[in-house]
Amino acid sequence: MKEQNKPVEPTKSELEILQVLWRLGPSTVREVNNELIKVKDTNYTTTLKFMQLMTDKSLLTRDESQMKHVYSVAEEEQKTKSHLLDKFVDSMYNGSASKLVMQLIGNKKTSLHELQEIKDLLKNLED
Amino acid sequence: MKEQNKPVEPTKSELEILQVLWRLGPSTVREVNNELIKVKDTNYTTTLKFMQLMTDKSLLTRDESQMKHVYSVAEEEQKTKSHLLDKFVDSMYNGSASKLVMQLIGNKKTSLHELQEIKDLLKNLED
DNA sequence: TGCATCGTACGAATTTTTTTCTACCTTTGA
DNA sequence: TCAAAGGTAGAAAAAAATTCGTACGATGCA
Repeated sequence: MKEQNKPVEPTKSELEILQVLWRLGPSTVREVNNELIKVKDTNYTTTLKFMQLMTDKSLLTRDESQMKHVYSVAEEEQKTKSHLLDKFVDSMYNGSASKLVMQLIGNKKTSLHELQEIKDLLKNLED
Repeated sequence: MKEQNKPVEPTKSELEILQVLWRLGPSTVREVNNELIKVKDTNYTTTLKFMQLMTDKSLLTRDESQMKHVYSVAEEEQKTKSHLLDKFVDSMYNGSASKLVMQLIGNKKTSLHELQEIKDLLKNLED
């Protein structure tokens, strides 16, 4: 029985690329690289290589029907994020989501405005 | 002007060791390794090497006055965690803590019990 | 005393991740 | 038609992270 479906963990750089694709939707390497360039200095072929590797790992899929291949994420954004969040909660907060929220609340970086939103969120949840 | 205080990012393996130290408090390599062995197969010298590297990077400090060196975390647990959480929120949720909480709520893995705790937490915050 | 045990240090090998170089193909337009 | 621009692929280098082997000093105890 093969384990094809165990989620592949993206590395740091791969995650950056995923994030761009989440933002832009299906894109060419050039488009992704143009975004990356805005925040770090990177190189077209490096980005290309990553996207090829990610395709091998099934993090991405691609449409090769055109010369400019178009890459898409293989798994929906929410699914991937929720998996990564899960892992984070597990490893950092021993699986306790409320501990994480506690930390968030204590965190200077979390603004009052954010806190209010979180409260509203939970208020709505009462229904 | 030197930048000694920019927080060093622990790698995955280093994080595992930090977690053990957070749990046990100051410990010898042997003690840490005994914990690690419970969850993954690892090797005394590997753990030793990591803890030495982490000491070089100032993630840990150590007391060498005894033959069995005793290692401690260099920065308090909450400070480190809050920094890592921050980075996570930034990179995954574009800095929006409430988006993260939304995800948590939608997440199957987050139990009802956890949700209740989160709500209580925020209720207490009203004061 | 002498051997087994447990500790550290150091060096290096291995593996994984990241980056770059180069070859070659396709498209475009002068 | 041919050169320039822009695309992919593959090999390989470089850098970072992980793992292990071995030497050697301390300690404990028969």
